Amino acid sequence: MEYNFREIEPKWQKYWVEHQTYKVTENKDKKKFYVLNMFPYPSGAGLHVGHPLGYIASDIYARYKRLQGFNVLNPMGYDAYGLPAEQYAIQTGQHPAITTAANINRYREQLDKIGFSFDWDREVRTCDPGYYHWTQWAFQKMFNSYYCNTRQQARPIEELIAAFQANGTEGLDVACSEELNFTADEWNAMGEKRQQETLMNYRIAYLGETMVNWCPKLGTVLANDEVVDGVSERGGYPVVQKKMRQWCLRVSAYAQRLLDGLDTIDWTDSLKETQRNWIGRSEGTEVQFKVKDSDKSFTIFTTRADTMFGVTFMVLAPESELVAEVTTDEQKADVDAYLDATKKRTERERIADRRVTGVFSGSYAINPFTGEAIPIWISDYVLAGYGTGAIMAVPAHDSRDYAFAKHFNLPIIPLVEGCDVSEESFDAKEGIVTNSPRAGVEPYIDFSLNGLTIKEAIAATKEYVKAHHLGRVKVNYRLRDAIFSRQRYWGEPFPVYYKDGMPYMIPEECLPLELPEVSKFLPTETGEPPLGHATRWAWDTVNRCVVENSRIDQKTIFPLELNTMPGFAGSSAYYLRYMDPKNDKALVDKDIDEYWKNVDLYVGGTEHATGHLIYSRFWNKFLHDYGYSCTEEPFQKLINQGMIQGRSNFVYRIKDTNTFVSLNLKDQYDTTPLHVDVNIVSGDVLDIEAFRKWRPEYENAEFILEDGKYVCGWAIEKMSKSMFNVVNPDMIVEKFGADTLRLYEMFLGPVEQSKPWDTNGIDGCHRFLKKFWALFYDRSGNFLPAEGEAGKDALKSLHKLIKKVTGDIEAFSYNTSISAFMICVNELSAQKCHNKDVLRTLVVLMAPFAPHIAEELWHALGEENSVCDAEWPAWNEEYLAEDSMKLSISFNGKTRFTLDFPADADNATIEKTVLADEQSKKYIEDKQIVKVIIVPKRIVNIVLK
RNA sequence: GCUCGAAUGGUGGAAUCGGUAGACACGAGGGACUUAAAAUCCCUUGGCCAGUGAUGGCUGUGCGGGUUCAAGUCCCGCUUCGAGUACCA
Repeated sequence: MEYNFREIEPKWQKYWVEHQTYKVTENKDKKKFYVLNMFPYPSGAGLHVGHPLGYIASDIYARYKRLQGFNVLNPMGYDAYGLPAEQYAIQTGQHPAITTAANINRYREQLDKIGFSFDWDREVRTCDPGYYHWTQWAFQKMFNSYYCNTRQQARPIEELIAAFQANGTEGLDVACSEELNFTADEWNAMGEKRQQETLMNYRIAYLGETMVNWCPKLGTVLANDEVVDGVSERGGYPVVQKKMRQWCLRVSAYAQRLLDGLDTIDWTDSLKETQRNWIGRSEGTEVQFKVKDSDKSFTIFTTRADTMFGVTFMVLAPESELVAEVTTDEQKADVDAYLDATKKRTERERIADRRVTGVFSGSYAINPFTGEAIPIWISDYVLAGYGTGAIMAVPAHDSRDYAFAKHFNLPIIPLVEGCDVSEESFDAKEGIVTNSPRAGVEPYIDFSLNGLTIKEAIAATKEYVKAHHLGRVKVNYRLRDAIFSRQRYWGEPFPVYYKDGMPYMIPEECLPLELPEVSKFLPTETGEPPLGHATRWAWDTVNRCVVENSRIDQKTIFPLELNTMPGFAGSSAYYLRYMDPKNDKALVDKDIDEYWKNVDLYVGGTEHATGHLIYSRFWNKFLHDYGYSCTEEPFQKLINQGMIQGRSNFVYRIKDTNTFVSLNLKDQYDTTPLHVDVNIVSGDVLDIEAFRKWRPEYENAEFILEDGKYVCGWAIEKMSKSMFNVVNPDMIVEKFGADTLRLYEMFLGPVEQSKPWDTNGIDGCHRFLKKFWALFYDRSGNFLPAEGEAGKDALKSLHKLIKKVTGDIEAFSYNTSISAFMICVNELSAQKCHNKDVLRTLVVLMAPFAPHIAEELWHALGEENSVCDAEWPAWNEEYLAEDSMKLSISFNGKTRFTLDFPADADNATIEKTVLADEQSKKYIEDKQIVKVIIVPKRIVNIVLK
């Protein structure tokens, strides 16, 4: 009987649905295991073969864990809010909810054909009010919280208010946008509005005036990770810097915990490194510089405190507030001109064209270590957003300062013994310090760094600065707060209303605040975001949720927040929602969260390294501070699946004709390569008839063939519609079956590796399944498995396989386990083994990889229940033991003699046995063998004198 | 520039702790079955050399050194490619 996957696969897919095979409930008697895929954005193009790669890998693991007796949570859902649906809506008027739902249905259809073990009862969609209820709820929690540095956790804002009332800012160590100082009396004297404004400085979700990445074409702001090379990630439109009032999340407060947490989780080193770079911790010193002939002073941040004696000028960022304070009247015109010029340059131009620019402010600062007056300059190579927006410049040991000094002819003082700074700066942090202070110069303070190593000098300077109150030791992070407002329609609305220009939260019992219908998906005439069209919604909401509390200013025109939340809002806590997706009282029930805890295995692409994977960790830590999530880290182990690239095919048309020439003959003609649909090419051979039908203009195409075939050229490119190289999983399923697709996607290579899709090798996997089938049924349909004693060879093949596959699954090395299956099935076929027990075990081993065929054969073997509930077998080392090993002693290319040894022989046995043998004894003496080196089960080397 | 990763036959890729390099699969070549095709099965397949042959020898994991009885694997110095990040002081 033939292996008929077209009949088998739908049959068992239906069976699994009917028997709710994949439904999972909290079962305290069983150990839990949580497997998760990054949920997809349902795009209009549907799934291509690259998408299921990670899903298959995690499904294999989920099924394997289940067979091992774990209670496995393996959910799936949709990241349904997103820009493409909104862009499509703007162009066509089609409501994003409709296109999104249609796309989801298509995704589901495609996913269902591949035989995943998802518990679809737990599906979530981020655009579902029942879901975004908890996104809004978390936002409100963040608004009502501040971050306490002393306790290293988020706390209710009421505690902070109480502290202000009692002691003002005295003794507080809390995360804030700006260091403020006020007394309890001052706090209490502030009006409601002033107090609210002050609190904004501390809230974890806060409104801030920030420089944002504004994309005029998309009409919205973008997060840093949504901007690539100065253009938007989606669409590739230009992005400019703009100051706007935006909702922000104080992710920076969690910088240290985000960094420390990396040491506790099992992610790849490269991904952890990417996050470490993104967080950008830098330990340094803040030092105060007084402005000469003035009572003003300012603070700079440096990681090179050892270079205090080499400062030859100071630089302020153009946006710094200090600029106005230090600019002298004579220099004012020049400075203003410079500021104007910088403002006109976009971030992109600044990066593209790195000219040295700057202007002298007219003022001088006093170096607290040398007493020298040093000029204060203004330049855009100093960033306002990092450190204090001001630096001390040490041109001898910083390449940027060096370029600036050379350009403006400022002095350069080398501070490391033997370094040459005539051509470039000496940036390395190694060497012995000199010129600190300089010889022959009257010391200004009683402090010298000369003779110390740079490391020692940094430490010594830190001590000095602390002791003399010149500044403090400071840790800076590159990680910035996340901008949380988007001027779009298709996203979660903010549950926020405004009174007297200040935001207030809509009462929790009114959540979710649902996204309204709008007449247009574009901004309003007055430049408000699209929600500005929903005036009715705004007033209804206010009437329903706010007016009865008489907290609203009736004169406000748009009393509600009109921005929506960004893409990462909905994806930040979805793994918690899967645990308890239908709960309308809480994000997740506490007991349920205690059971599932966190994700044991998370599978997804690296492209989220600095976006979702940072935001989600932050969001979880925030919830953890309040006990809503019981673990500090959400994703214990992370596997990054590689990208599947496309393999495009080309045909070669002879110029100005409709004649196509085969690949290896094309050099004889003047040809143009054209992309051809890979679905009408098989093994690089073109299906000529299909090609003629493909497009009307090719109907009468002529061909110049080689060996009677038309051979196409190929190239590896991104998988995309325009290159006709998109391979659709349902086409593969149709042709070879889901089990073949699953095996083949895994067989292509390591899951983590990016690789081109190449359908050429798929036959091998399909052939393997047929051979596997042939162990059970012969050609005439006789069922072969029989009771009886399994042969020794069969048991050895089987147990070798159990051991190999178990180890490989744990290591996510699925390609090698499939190889092992192929070897085992070949061996069993060669042995003509049809032993029922052996085959039953083999079916269980196959179940995670090829569930349909496994289920079919499992039932054929007379089993009642699903193979999903079988038990993963253990291997027995006894069957694996080698009987003996051979020691062959050969010399001059001739094997002199061979001896057998037990497989567990060690050096001593070998020596004894060899010596006991007369022939060997003689030989050993003749050849003067001094050593035989063996490793377990193998003799490796014979050492001659 | 900095950080991380990679490089193995015609191709995708194996090689767990330093222990027979090239498993497994594709492709290619040869053969069996068949009127024929498909399907299936068997043999060969890193390179070079010797032998009628079983077989044997040499060489071989990007390049150059080193450690070791033994190196794809460890160490030092390069080359190339990929990923991330970048006036972060």
